[in-house]
Amino acid sequence: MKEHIVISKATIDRLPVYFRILRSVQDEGVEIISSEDIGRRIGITPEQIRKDLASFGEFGKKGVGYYVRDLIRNIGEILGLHHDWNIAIVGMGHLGWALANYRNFGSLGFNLAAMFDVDPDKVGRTINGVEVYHIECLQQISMEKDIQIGVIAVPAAQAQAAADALVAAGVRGIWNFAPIRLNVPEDVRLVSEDLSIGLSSISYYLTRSTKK
Amino acid sequence: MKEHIVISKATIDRLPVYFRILRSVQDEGVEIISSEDIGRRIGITPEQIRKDLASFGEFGKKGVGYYVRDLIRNIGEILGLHHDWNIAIVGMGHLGWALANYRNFGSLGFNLAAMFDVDPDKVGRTINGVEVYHIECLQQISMEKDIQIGVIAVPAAQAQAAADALVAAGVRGIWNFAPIRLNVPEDVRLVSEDLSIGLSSISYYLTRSTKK
DNA sequence: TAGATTGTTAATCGATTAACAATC
DNA sequence: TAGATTGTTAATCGATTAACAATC
Repeated sequence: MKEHIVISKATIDRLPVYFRILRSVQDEGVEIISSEDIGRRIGITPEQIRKDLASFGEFGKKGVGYYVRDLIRNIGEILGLHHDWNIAIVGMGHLGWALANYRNFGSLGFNLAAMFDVDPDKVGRTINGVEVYHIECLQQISMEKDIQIGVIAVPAAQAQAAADALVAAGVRGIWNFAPIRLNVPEDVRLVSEDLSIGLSSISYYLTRSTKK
Repeated sequence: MKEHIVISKATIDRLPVYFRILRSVQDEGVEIISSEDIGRRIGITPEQIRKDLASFGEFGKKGVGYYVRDLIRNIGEILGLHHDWNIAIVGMGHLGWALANYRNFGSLGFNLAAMFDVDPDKVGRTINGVEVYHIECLQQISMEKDIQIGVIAVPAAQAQAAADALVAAGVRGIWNFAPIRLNVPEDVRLVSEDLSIGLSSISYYLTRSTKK
């Protein structure tokens, strides 16, 4: 690995896309693939793909391409997917349930270990053997279960408190779905998904294209 | 509006963020706000905010700041949120239900007008008076209800078929949650949300920060 | 007027694209 | 060997940051 090179965020965000398509072509029985072919399938230029991959090492064979199985293993290692991270979901509204039932996470090696909510009707229920705990127990249970990544799916007003409790429990990664800016210590990795952006940008472009 | 300037995608994606925080400060009773103050609340530099806004017109007053109410109206118009878009959700699994119940969409002026699924148990059910139809009726119902934006929340294997049917019904905006690349005509606006990116990137950074 | 804050231009930074030598 | 395809360097493009004149 070339430690001296700074890897751009854009590159990191493309790796999971490569990872998924490679597993998909592997299922098709493909053993060797070119950057050209990967690119065609996901709509990214082959140059971009080669540059992204080359910043982590020489994974390909000149004149041949990339061995699918090896590349999957290499990207998986780069992304740390072998870690088997324990994750917890905070807020079991519709979105929380949806995320708890999302199969892709399991296939990426993430292990849902706990869920939290304030609603007594939800506390005690389970999904695939994983229990919903009262949010008052968030810090204690998170420490007990060695939670490393917390998913925030509570309303905006409760999101900062949830983040604070997760951080207090030693969680170092937060995936936030609440539409609000969270303050977390520098050493905590925070990724926020803002669903209103996607829909609003469609509205923006639609407004203009229909005018024509 | 300065039609000759090309607006960057990054700028468009920040407008919904400005829009939300402005409505929030309006609720607090704030009538005038500076770019400095907006920036502090959402973690964006004031220069960036001024530049973004200035590419659409002169919305501020030098030496004063921005009138919150006017700026909300202006950004809303830029984003086309006054259009009252009719949207349909295809695929009423956990994610589809979550999106159907997401309140923020209504507050942005989007109008959920139809939902579709293959499951006979789901067909006929309603959310806030909006019905779930069988996916075979997608094209017909979408035309009847004048659907302009389609949300794809079906499994990857069914996503392209859903997109094709939406396009055939005249839908010009697609918001895709299926983890697959969709092919749509050039005049159709496609925005895809890839949830595995966020979680994988947390894993990437966590793997490195914990090594130290 | 003096202080504050915008809008805009110039400078910097970062990411993508193009080109091509290396080599399987 | 000839054809194919990678990895890397250079060129281009686009977005952010800095600086400051304009003006409320």
